[in-house]
Amino acid sequence: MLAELDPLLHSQLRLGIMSILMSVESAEFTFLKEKTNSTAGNLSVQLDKLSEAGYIHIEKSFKGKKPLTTCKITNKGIKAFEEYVNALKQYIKP
Amino acid sequence: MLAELDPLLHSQLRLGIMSILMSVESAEFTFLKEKTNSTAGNLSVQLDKLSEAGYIHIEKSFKGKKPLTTCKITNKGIKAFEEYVNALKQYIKP
DNA sequence: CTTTTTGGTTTATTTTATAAACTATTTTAT
DNA sequence: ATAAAATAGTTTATAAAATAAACCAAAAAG
Repeated sequence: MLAELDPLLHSQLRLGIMSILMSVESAEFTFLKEKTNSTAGNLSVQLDKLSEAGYIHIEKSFKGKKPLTTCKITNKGIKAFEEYVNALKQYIKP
Repeated sequence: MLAELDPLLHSQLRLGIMSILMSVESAEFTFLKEKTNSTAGNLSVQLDKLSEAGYIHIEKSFKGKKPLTTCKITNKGIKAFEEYVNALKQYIKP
């Protein structure tokens, strides 16, 4: 029987966010917005979901006087991502 | 920038259906139901969507006097699946 | 100084996925 | 023979998600 796909990761935008965060130390909101080609609203919502699940850590600070949102994947997030990829391979292997 | 993921394929159940249909000549409704571990209702709905998109072909006949629904992936479906897999690889490559 | 841009959040709307209810036939048990 | 349960689905309703639209505060530009 086919494996379950973590529904939190099985979403284009959240998967994109996690994929990027897997490959960098940390990423700013605007960077993620550009890379994922998403709207700010959608990105904000999805980042919150990943954060609530403990998959990422969000830090809100200021760059000068502008708000700055910085995201970083957590160990839990890394593990979840890796498990998701393994499950997914069952579906897409030739 | 990250590639688009065909939303019709980016759904656990529909991806599971397509994944199975990629590996067999054809499959019966009950077989798909068992393999994907889905409810009949959900399976019925998702098969219709794949069929409407032209990704699969559904044939309804009878086995004796019981209804028999047989599904087969189309060329268009194969192409879409392959493109989806390629796009997905962008997201999950290490 | 008022308009636009930046960097977001919140709320509303649309779309999806899932579940529940239903139909028709068939098999099993009484 | 017939009531109960199982098979093979479909249709409709509900819950959950994704997306878009509206909004806010501060800063930069004209």
